[in-house]
Amino acid sequence: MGHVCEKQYNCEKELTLEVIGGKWKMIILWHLGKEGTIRFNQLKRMIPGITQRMLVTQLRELESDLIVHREVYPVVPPKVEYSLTPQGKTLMPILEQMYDWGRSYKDYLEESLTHDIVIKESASK
Amino acid sequence: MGHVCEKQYNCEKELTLEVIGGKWKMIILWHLGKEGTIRFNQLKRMIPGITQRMLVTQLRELESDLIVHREVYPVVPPKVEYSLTPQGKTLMPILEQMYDWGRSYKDYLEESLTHDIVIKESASK
DNA sequence: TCTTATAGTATACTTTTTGATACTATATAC
DNA sequence: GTATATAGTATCAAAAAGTATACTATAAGA
Repeated sequence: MGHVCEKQYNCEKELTLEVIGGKWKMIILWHLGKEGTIRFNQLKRMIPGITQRMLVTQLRELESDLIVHREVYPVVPPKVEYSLTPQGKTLMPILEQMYDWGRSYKDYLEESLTHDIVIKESASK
Repeated sequence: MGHVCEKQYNCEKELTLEVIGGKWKMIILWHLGKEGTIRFNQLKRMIPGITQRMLVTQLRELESDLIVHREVYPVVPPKVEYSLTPQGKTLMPILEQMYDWGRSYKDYLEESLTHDIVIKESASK
């Protein structure tokens, strides 16, 4: 059980990356963390650009990694609700920290870009 | 400047992932964070399994993202030292948190595996 | 003169990840 | 009777990431 089980890693950081890595997982986790419980199509509408296939496969991996809970209601048309497991919820602080770091890094890049321009300008005089 | 600049993302978390993601970057950053300054081949020896090409390309990306500093000494045979920039050092808490989470997640997986076996055993009686 | 060490390049290849598109069942509403 | 919505599958193609292997320059040492 767990798509994570097959892979081998030499440090636990890599296990974490295995769980949250990939193009769509963080954003999926983020929405589930903020909203609590979300239906499949609802989630799809919240994530512009994701294909059906990608959303399904990523959710299935998160489920097999015990991060996401999938609740199926036996109705027609189908109703399936996704939410974070308690274990999944423990990922939120990491996502928040990554968000914070990304923000300040972005600022830093913009700053150092401006600084470069200033340097280039004074050098060209 | 920055391999990160070309890509577009809708959340800053993804920018962070862009910087530390990939198979080798976290382990490279980890060593640089712990040791301070490391020469190319020294680093290569510290990371079993990495190819020359991978180590070069990952270091170059980290350098262009302003995370790693590269110091070239004009000697023969060549001497090049790598270290974290101040900005790079700010990544360490994230790596540490990912390490911690990975550890407890691993424990959790093992636990829930044991638990499953117990359930299966009592169910088969 | 031959070998060794460093820090790389260059090229071709394989694997993994992601994307595009079409298709399914079925209750309900019109 | 036809269209609509849901939560998916299935198949194929494209792009990205990673691997393997051979090659480079040059000083120092044996």
